[in-house]
Amino acid sequence: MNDTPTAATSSQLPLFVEEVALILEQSGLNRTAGRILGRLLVCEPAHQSSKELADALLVSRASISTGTRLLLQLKMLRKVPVHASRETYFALSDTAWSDLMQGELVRVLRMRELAQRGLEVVAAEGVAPQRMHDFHDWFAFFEQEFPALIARFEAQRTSR
Amino acid sequence: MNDTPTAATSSQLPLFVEEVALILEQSGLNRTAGRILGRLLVCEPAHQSSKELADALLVSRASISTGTRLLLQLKMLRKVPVHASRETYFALSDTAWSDLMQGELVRVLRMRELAQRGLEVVAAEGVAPQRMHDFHDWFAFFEQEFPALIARFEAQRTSR
DNA sequence: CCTTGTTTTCAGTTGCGACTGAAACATGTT
DNA sequence: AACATGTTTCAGTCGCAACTGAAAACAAGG
Repeated sequence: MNDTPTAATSSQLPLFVEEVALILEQSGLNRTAGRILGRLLVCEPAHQSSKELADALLVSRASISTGTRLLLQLKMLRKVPVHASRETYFALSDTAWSDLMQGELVRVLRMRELAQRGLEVVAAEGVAPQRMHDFHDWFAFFEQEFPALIARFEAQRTSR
Repeated sequence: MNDTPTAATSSQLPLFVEEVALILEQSGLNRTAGRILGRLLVCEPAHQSSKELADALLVSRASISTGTRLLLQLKMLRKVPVHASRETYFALSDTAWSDLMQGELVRVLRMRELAQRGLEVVAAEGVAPQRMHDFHDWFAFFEQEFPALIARFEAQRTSR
């Protein structure tokens, strides 16, 4: 129930949690979702109920509900079965970061599609500027290479 | 001065510009900055003055000023010298997308640093949970591999 | 089928970032 | 020096996303 098995050092954990949230915010998650992830990185035990999260993060249960729904949708959270408890317990999914990367990939893909349409649009108007090709090629490249990169990490991880 | 060298087809360009802005917004740029980039992808000629941008995008010059400042800072825009004109002309930098990717890399780096601190923090409290290691390893991997990926694209581009 | 405990939904509020017009500033022209 | 033209800064407004408490919905047990 406590975070500090040792002594009562004024914990660095809340700061860490907050910083995780801040960076993840730039990846499209909202603040509360980021905080939940941060909290689930450092809490003991690894699984926490809505109430525990709300108490630790000082936000309403409504926010926790919204945040967990989003994160479950993104597959970054999983529900943990706990015997004889009514509450729902959440923990980091073991594919959490992989799924976050998948989200980036989707954005890259959207961008490549858009670039493709862009090429068509400008072509229809009689020009095919180099800059549009550059734009397209960047995202086409990443769309192709990114999954391989993710796979490479997964492979090296399991082999360790 | 006109975008449609051919006929007066109700142009798809504004829609394209808007969609570019929408996606780039998720990469940390604000809406106007995204619109400027989108516009500079499709405009003819490739360089545009503040006024032209403001007119095309229907935003105030103040916004254009803010947006261009940001984009210049990110190196995604360059100022184009135009003989005998007082106005400042902007065009896409030819390293625009590379620089956007650099920005992503910075975020990855921040995350890796944070993960490292996270490991220290939890270690100081007597535990070293697997999930924190996973977190760290993901971003350490990307921090290492991402620059190589960018370089690879640059290489294949110039060789084409 | 009522009670108790938990989660979700909803309506209302709030805080913040983005946009604007106007003023200040810079620079070149007559 | 006065003016004309272009850009940046600033103070105020506005819209939107996120958060909240309260109510509704749901689940499980007695």
